[in-house]
Amino acid sequence: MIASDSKPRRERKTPKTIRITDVAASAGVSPITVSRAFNAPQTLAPDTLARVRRAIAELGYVPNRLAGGLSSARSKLIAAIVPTIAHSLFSETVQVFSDTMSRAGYQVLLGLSDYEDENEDQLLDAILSRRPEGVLLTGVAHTDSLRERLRKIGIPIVETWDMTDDPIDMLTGFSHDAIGAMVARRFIARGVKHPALVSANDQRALARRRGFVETFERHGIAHVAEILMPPPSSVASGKLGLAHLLDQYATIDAVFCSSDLLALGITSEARKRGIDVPKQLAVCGFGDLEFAADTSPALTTVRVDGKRIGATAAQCLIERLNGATERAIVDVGFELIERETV
Amino acid sequence: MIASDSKPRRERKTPKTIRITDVAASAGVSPITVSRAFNAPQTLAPDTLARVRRAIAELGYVPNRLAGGLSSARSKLIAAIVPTIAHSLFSETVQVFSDTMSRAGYQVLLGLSDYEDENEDQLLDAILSRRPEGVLLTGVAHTDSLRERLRKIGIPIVETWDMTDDPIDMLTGFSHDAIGAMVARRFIARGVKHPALVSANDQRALARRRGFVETFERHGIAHVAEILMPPPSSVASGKLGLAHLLDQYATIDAVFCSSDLLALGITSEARKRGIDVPKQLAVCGFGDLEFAADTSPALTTVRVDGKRIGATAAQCLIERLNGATERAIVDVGFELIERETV
DNA sequence: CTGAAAGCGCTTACAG
DNA sequence: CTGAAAGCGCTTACAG
Repeated sequence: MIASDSKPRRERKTPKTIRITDVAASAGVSPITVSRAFNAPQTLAPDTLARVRRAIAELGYVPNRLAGGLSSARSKLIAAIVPTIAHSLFSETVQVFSDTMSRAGYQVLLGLSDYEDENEDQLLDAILSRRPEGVLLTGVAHTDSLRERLRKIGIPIVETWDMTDDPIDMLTGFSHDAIGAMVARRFIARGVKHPALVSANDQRALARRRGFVETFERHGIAHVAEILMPPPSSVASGKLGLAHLLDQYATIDAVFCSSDLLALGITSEARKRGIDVPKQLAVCGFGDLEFAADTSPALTTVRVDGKRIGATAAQCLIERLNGATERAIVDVGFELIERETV
Repeated sequence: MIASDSKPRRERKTPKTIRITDVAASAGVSPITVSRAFNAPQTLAPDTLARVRRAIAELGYVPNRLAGGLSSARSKLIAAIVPTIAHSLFSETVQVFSDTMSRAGYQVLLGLSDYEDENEDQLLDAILSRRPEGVLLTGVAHTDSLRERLRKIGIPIVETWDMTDDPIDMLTGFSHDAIGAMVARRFIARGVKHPALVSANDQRALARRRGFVETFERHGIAHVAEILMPPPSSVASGKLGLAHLLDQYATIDAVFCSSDLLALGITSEARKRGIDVPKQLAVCGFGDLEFAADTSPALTTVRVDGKRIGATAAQCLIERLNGATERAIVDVGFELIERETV
């Protein structure tokens, strides 16, 4: 008679939830067998499997992955950390990444790193508390603290949208520096003498700036007129940018913008001022927005394949999660789109 | 001497991971005290708290939320189910939603419902296996099965981007039917006699179509020329759309498009054909893309506030998670943007 | 203000 | 091909 009438220490909080033991009882098997119906169905006798599946369907059982993940140390969760997904080239990457991962049985935890009031380490704490099996990161400019923590944990990491010799783990992206250099070379080939830059001041835009400025320097043009625009980049801020540029530097004959939206604003403002694009002012954007070509056929731009980055990043992670040991570095490259030859 | 030398049934899989007991030992307290340092710091003596926090920092402890969620039945996870986030008005909603939820201590699990090879129920299984504490849904047109499952679970649900009298739980959106009717009334006021529609065939675009067509019917115009475009909507498909429309119905004098991209394509194609927009052909888009106004000042469009939807949806969920019982239905409305009065 | 015991719902490793 | 026991890392409810 010992303690047989003691009430349980803890009330069941969600009495209506169906558990694996309910399914097991209903199918007349043990819980492990139900577990195997999900995780290793081929190991069950066909009629056992059928019976279990019937019970699952009848009861509407959905396994609790918090419990499953805790027990197996496999959360089936992948984190995707991007600065922002609104009006962003990254949204395509996240879209394809999420599609691909979910086809492989993983789900995506979204981490938006572009808060001003939160640092990368805090975001990482929140993410890591979920015990993701892999992480997609945007860019390669992370704090040492973040790099070290991620390396120590040992889960696969893919950095994206940039290029470096020394990634945390894997990488799929392209060189922003090389893009800046390429645009500068095109401008130089067109006879540009007074180049300008209208740019957001994020890490990757600044890398393009570096390649652009250095290439001009090597060609004897030491001065590049510059305006940094606060986010978000928009057509309106492009217009403002050109106005400010012309106030300060009346002689400019080319502008490299950190986004197509800025470039559209600049071509629009130039048109308003009677400046011929590209004859008097060559304009190059970044991102190859689909509508930009229609809007402004004189616009040169740089195409990068955000979808491919998402797909490749997902593939790298999936292969590693399946046991591959390769540490891929994939350069997806970029493409200069010139719609008018002058 | 019984079993004292038996090896453990199960090898520790992740021996390097710091657990709550490690922190407890290091700080000289019990695990519950460490738990309280995270979940109820005000209940601890200040110096105990300080000691525990020091140990947490020294060891770099990150709590395992799989375990915490299982134990407390509070996953601190919110699911956001949207058709797509690439080139999409929804990306703003998800952005603001995620920002707001994460400030409140929740994280967002992303569910993309626009696969062709996966139905809504399968996606819901994957989501629910994570035991989210709330769900954001896009639209109100869900299967009965999904509505019923969600209702039964009892967690707060917000439907968004549409309007209905009978939501699953809460709702923040606007009426697509009303938008179609409003655009039709504007066209009628302008003297339009031969209206046309170029539309994607998703649920919400079809609701706008309904309001548009019915309003014309009530004004004695029974025929609306129509073309349904396959996704994704783009400037290019807008051009094609107008070409097809004109092939079949030479007399049209107004087009209502399901997106600004389609509308841009139509104005561009019209310009190419020497058709004056809006004098000969009134064009109305949807979504008020920032660059559309610059590109095509003659374009009328409908502005909807995706950010407000995301913020409101998050707020509704947070309030309910904090104990409120109200079941909010918020109509954020919409706005017709006419940039040229003819 | 702090802690010992029990439990959350799964999966693992082993045995048969 | 199937199952009994133990364990994953937390939190709850209670006691003091």
